[in-house]
Amino acid sequence: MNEPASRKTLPRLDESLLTHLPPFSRLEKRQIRTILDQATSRRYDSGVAIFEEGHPAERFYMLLDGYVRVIRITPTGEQVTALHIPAGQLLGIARALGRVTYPATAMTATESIVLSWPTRLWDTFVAEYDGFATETYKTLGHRVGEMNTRIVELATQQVEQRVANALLRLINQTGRKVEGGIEIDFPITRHDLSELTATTLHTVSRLLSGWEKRGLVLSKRKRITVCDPHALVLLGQG
Amino acid sequence: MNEPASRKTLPRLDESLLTHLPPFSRLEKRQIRTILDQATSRRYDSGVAIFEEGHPAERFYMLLDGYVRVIRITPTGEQVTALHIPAGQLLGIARALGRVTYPATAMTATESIVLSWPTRLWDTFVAEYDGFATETYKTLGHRVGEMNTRIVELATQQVEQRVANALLRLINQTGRKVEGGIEIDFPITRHDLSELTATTLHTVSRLLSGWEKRGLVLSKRKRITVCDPHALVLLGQG
DNA sequence: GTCGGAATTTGCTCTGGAGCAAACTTCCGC
DNA sequence: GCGGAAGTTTGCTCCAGAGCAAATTCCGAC
Repeated sequence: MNEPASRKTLPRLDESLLTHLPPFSRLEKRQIRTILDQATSRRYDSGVAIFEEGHPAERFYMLLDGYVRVIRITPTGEQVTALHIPAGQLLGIARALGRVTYPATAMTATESIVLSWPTRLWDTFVAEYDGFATETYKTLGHRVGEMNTRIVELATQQVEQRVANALLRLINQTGRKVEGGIEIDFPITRHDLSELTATTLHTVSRLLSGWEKRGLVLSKRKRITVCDPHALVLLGQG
Repeated sequence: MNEPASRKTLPRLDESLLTHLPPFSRLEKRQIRTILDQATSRRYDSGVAIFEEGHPAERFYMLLDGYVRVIRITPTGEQVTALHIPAGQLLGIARALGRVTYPATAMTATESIVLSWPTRLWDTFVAEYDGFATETYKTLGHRVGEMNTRIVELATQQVEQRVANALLRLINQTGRKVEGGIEIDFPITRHDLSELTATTLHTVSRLLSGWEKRGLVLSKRKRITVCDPHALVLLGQG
């Protein structure tokens, strides 16, 4: 807990953390240094809120490592996952959309490392760093596209297709090759998956069991491996 | 049809068209003049596409009058309405999100008047006109919020609630007071409403019939009047 | 190891709302 | 005024998937 000699290097973050990430990729080392010096770094346990819907958007964040679910809670207390955010993306950028409160809650799905800056710096970043705005809006555009897709899925597809597609998206974003297939590399329960696809954990469980019998997936507690992605793609299209 | 003396004023658009609209509201008359001179004005019939999903985003648009539905078409040919856009808003602003193609199709729901500019001017507008970017991102933020709400609705609510909420949103955006209630001031069919709420026209029809018997709404062909908004609000919450 | 809680599986029932079919109504063009 | 097309209503059937209940398995804490 104590750093004998090099105490000052402990909190000092390395520039290489950011250089390859889209919103910062075009910046000079010196600029990144400045940005990092203004940042607060923090580790979150799995399953805790980084920020909450409706609260004033005081900070914006960069997910360095881990995985975050953006969720909304309905009046009746159900959770709906609106979006998944993988490491390397900004989140909580309410300011970019002219909002003063967070429109949703961000919840870690794994242990996560997050940088953050006070929202008042947002405008500075946009003004001073070339490409910063463009790149973040590109990410945003991507998210809007995802949300659109999700609306279409919810509106037209059957549960089986939705779950298949959700799995495919998850392995695309966070798949890790293991023998026998591609594994989702963070713990995910049937219940999580049901919130992602707007169904019940029972139905998800039944589907997975069925697929496992057919050799499409392999699932243990909190862990899912896709063995035959192609077959899932077919299922996903109905 | 012919302008005897003042022919040259015919195609000339009046500055007042834009002065009160958010993205332009902070601009000087001279600037608005320039913007208008670069614009193409066009009238669309009801039910035609202004631009289509996947096509290169060559222009961006301002809906001056009318009403537009932003739709997506599924592989199986069904239409899903993702968003409704009322007069006074920009649309087709793919550029703002770093996209080179339109992410969805925009279809007029009524006869509409639309201004448009070549996409290459987008960056100019953002750079030159103070507040333009901020204001458009605010609109965008609003739309993201709406999409989020829609996802939650689709994921958790029953059809009756969704239809009730859709109606309420429509009268909020485009309601016109008439005796006996508030009327949606553009023609909308049961089928349109079913695409908006991800159900079938049959179910919508049954619901409306039921509500009409209870005195909540009044509906004719392509026309719906809400008589008791409060009761609908209650229905909408389940 | 053993205990307890969390996650998962599975069976059974019940229903919202889709799907299909058919009649009816309204409107528009000739 | 007379078709015919577009929009609407209504009845009936059927099933995907929710809801409930219970058993089982897994895992971490002690």
